[in-house]
Amino acid sequence: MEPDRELLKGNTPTLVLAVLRDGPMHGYGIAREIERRSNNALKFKEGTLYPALHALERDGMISGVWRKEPGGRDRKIYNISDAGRSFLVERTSAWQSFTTAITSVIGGQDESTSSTVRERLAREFK
Amino acid sequence: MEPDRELLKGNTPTLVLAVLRDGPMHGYGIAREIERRSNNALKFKEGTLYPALHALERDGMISGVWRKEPGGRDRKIYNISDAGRSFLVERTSAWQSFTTAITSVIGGQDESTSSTVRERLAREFK
DNA sequence: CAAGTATACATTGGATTACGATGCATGTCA
DNA sequence: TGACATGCATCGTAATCCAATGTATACTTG
Repeated sequence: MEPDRELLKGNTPTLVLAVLRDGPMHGYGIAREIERRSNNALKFKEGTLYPALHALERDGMISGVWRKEPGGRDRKIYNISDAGRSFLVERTSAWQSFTTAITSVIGGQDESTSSTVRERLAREFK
Repeated sequence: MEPDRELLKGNTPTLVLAVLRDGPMHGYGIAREIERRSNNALKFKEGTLYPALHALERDGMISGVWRKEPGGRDRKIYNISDAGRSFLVERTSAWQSFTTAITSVIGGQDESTSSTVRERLAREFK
């Protein structure tokens, strides 16, 4: 019963694409940027990030190019593709309707609730 | 790459508790109520619902009582406990900060972005 | 200059979760 | 009588996140 980490599930590709939409970046930088934008609320671990990047590349959402940096470190710079852009749009709207749905449920019963059954049950268990 | 169903992960206990907060109910009814409140955006399958109910009962968040209905069907009516109520409050606030974080990341870079690295990378890949 | 920290890539195994499939039993309605 | 909805439940599969671990380089601090 520790759903905190579970909340993230399914959102990783969307977050990565959202960062890449604003410009090319390498894996480590993407993780940093997500943490920064979310005020450290969202922290990406390597075990989460790299599999996600590989899957996105495999599916043609992003494309990575190896770069030899002057210092000597090798970096893989990722670019978002057209498919990635439209996928991001689709994911963003899915996220929006999802949050709306959750909020409606958490918010409580609305005025249209047929509360007869509920009231009867509440009475019986009083 | 079909994260739709994954979005739900981690939210099931919260949704169940939110319904139960407004009154006792049996499993099937909880599923119906969640669908109704979310305008059918959220659909609960038995394979999701009953394990969640059992886990919540095991952890003392809810308590179930078997009822013999006049018709003959046996129902298990669930009540939320005090622990369940405070857990729900905690979960609700976690959900709120989580959506805020995701929205910030998806929304794009804010004005405080130090975009030097990004601009250099964008130039190099032009 | 040695040691620690940060950068940057990556893999593996475990744990959790949602869901489709399936089963059983009863009540209702045409 | 047969189809369908209600209502409980379990099992196996697939997906996902993350801690742990590994390699290697650069920078910083005592």
